[in-house]
Amino acid sequence: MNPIGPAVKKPATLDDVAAIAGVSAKTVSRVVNRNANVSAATRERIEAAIRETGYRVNQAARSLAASRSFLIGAFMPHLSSFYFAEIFRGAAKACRQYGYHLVLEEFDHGSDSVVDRYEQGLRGAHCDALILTPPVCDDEKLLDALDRDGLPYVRIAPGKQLGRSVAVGADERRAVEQLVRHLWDAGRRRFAIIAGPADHAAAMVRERAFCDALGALGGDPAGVALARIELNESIAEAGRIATLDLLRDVGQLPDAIFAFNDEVAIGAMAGIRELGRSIPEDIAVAGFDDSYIAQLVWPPLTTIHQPIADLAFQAVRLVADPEGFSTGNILLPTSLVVRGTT
Amino acid sequence: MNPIGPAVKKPATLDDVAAIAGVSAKTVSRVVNRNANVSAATRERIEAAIRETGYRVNQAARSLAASRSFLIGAFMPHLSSFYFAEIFRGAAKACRQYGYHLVLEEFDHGSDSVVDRYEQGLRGAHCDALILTPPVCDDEKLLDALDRDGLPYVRIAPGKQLGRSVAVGADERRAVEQLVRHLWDAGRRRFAIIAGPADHAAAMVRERAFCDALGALGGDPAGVALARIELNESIAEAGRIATLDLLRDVGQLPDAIFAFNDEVAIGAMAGIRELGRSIPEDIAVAGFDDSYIAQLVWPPLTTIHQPIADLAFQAVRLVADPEGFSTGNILLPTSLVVRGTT
DNA sequence: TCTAATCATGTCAGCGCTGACAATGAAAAA
DNA sequence: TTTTTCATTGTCAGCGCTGACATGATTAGA
Repeated sequence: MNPIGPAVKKPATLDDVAAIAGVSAKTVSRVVNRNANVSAATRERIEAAIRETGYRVNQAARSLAASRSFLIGAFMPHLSSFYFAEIFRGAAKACRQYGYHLVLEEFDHGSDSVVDRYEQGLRGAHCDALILTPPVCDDEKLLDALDRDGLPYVRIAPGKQLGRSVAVGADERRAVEQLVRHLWDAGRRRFAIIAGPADHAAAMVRERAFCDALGALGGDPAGVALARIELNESIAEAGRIATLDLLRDVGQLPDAIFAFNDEVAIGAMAGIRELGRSIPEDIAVAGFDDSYIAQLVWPPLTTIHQPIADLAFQAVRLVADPEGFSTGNILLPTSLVVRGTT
Repeated sequence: MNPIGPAVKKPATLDDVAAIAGVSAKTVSRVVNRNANVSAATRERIEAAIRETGYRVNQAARSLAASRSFLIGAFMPHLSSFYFAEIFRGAAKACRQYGYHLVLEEFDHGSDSVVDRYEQGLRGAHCDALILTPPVCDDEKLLDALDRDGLPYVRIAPGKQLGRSVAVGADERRAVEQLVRHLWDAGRRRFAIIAGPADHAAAMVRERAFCDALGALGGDPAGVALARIELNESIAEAGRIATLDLLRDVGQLPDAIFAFNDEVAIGAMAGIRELGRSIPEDIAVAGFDDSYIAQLVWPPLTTIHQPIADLAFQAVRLVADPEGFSTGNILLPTSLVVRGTT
């Protein structure tokens, strides 16, 4: 067991490797960075020396010299640990592939200001770029601060100012249209939405898509009851409370509820049950994200699948892959997953 | 919008601040690092200059000079996104408090070798220390590699070789005893355990604690049916399958199931329902972790609460707080949370 | 054969910061 | 008063690496 404190054994440096291979440090650097113009023989000798010494580049030194940190930053909002984990998975995979590391800044949507968290946290990490998920990807003050600092960023599923940056999104409108048609065809006519926070622009897009699709089918978008969750300790709990409030206040009970995400939908299901209503007979429920808990609750939750990990992967690829960024904006497919709650 | 590529605007350096404040760079460094022995007047002048320039330390330069990275590494196993998110929350909070950053390495328990992920991933990040959660905290090969490299680590809830390193744990045995007594008092006598992977030592400790407690009450530990989950895409799904297998193979149906964690418990609930049994009338179910979904499923899940975020916070504190590390091992309290499934 | 272009490798400054040590001056002790 | 102490500030090398540029070797072209 090693004592707590700085690591004790000095790792090998470029110079160590160079000495063994009988070349200059710069040539070793070329091999490490996969530069062209190194002869096969030299390359092999150096690679052997690298294996022998167990050499790893010292990121700090490399960052300092190259004035790049090989770090990509992201905020981790407390909205859904599933969404969070998926974003992380996709981003981590891409980072691994392109030789970057991921720096995560915690961000509690309820109590923190993103700009503060940026100024006091992530900014100090000197990332090469930021990956921004909802809701922070639509925080204009944050974007202004990033632009001021000249820090590049990719937005995932932005809800407004779409042209402001490179972005990666999912085709949410299409899946929402499918969902509305699905509910409509099942004879549902009285709709309610348990919506996300007002500053969550992507959530607003979903609401609008829902109402638009309803209108297109001859329904009455203005008649859709709407409750907005109040963020507190647990987002599912917030969904439960918002649902109870909505069901108590509304004149006639809705026969279908569309929730901002799966966790809220599960909270809504708890609320519906508390009022003695059954799912899906009295009220159908649909969520968003297709998180893994959607298929575990009872009845299994109808929801909209979106490729969350892939969104994050593509976002990182845009900044990390030198070939990649000309691609511009990316739109990935979504799909409706019908289960037991509708 | 900034182009994708290295950040463009050159941030202020120590020298910039020093020039404005009319002192040497070293004195600015002292202020930034909260060293003693800087006069109040000088300190104020420098702090003003720092505000004026928006100066942030360049971690790369600091790391290189101080030969510390101010990075703490951790593996993120795919066992439970709730556990993962909580660990992250606690660790991130402590990092923020002590001026560290968190580097996360993805680790898929099913397909990756931890040692490989360390050698090829985290090791290159040159962390000052590692935080190890189950199951990687009990991987002897990994610990050997860390010891070889002289890299310090703190283990969270280790299941074996307890003396091998500083560790932070929760008092799992006590809560498991409470759970067994609770089930026993409710008249349950035929027990089954849906267990974690065999190399998850912490999970094994829970099994043993369960059987020990049962024996102490006069039950028959040898009669406890046991199924071990096979990790695949989803851990809850793995729990469902293991439960179905167990219920099909066992002679007499158990009347209480203890699952390795909440997600497995929820999978078990799905499996029980598939066989047409009711919860808790036919079979009681209990989980472990008190994840937020435990109160959202129906019936709400009886489970054991452990302070996951706090475990991670303490683990980071042990390495990051210069005053803190003499404290040695830490044991945090757990508690039984009785809900509707028992 | 000679020159030009190309490839392989080396040299060196300096990225921004901190540790070790030195210097300064003012207060305390002799 | 003189010496000692100590709080405050400064100087400077160098952490490990890479970009810019230089050099020498090889090959192609005329």
